[in-house]
Amino acid sequence: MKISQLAKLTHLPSKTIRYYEEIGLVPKALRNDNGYREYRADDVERLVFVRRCRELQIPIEQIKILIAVQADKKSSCKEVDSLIEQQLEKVRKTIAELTLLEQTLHQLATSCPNEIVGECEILKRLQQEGN
Amino acid sequence: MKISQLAKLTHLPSKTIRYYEEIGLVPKALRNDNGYREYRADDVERLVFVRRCRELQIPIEQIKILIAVQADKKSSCKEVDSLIEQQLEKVRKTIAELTLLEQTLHQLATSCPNEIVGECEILKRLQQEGN
DNA sequence: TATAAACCTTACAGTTACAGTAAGGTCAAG
DNA sequence: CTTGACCTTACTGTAACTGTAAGGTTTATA
Repeated sequence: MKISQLAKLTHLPSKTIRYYEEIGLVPKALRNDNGYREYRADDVERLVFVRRCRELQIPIEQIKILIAVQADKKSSCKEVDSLIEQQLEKVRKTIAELTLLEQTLHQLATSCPNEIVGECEILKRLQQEGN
Repeated sequence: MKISQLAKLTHLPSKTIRYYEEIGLVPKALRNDNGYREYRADDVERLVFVRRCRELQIPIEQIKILIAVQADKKSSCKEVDSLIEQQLEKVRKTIAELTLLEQTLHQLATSCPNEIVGECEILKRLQQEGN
């Protein structure tokens, strides 16, 4: 199949598939006579795996590691576990930070009863030192 | 004062201060004879304002708007309000997305009782289509 | 006084994961 | 035979910086 077909099956833009090839996240595609990339069923699997990982916000460099580990079926999956665990921690930390941010923004949003910029409490608060 | 002093007072790296000048977020600094940038007290205020906005993850382009609005003390602060409101919405949306992500990652993290990659439930799940 | 440390300057490259655009080749349908 | 839908590469742009190189200045010390 050609790249746009693969794109449809994987729900990834063709552009992104070429990009993944360029950076070595997936192997170089075979080419047919006209120079077009030619794909098979296992290319779909590989790219769906990548897409799922990206949806989990796993960085591309880490996906490379996952693919490498996967290649050796007998190796321990400790590395997989810890990678997912790290990702989970990262997400939790970000949520915590954003939750604080949300509170600050909410306080700010409800702080100004005035009409003109010269009196605006929001702007005043943004000018204060704080930490 | 020189740039490193300003950096200390604003808690911003000198590098970042130069960058803000370069992109026109803050006005070009005066220079003294040796070509060094020379700053005053109001440069501190301006940059603290910028830093506070960035801590709230307000994009630089929006900070430019805030600074422009601020310049006209008699103008309505509706724009300020709505900008903060938008930022709050953005943060809330991101939190919601990350919360879903957290659940998925948590399920994944606790899904594999096996030892070897060939049997790893995590990897299996990552290969499934899903949506 | 020599020199080394600690500043300052500009300019360019690197980061992350793509998306946009240009310029051009290929293929099937009408 | 040409139009439209594909395909190709290559280069640029995104956001908000950070790192590095190469060099000038100032200040402290030996």
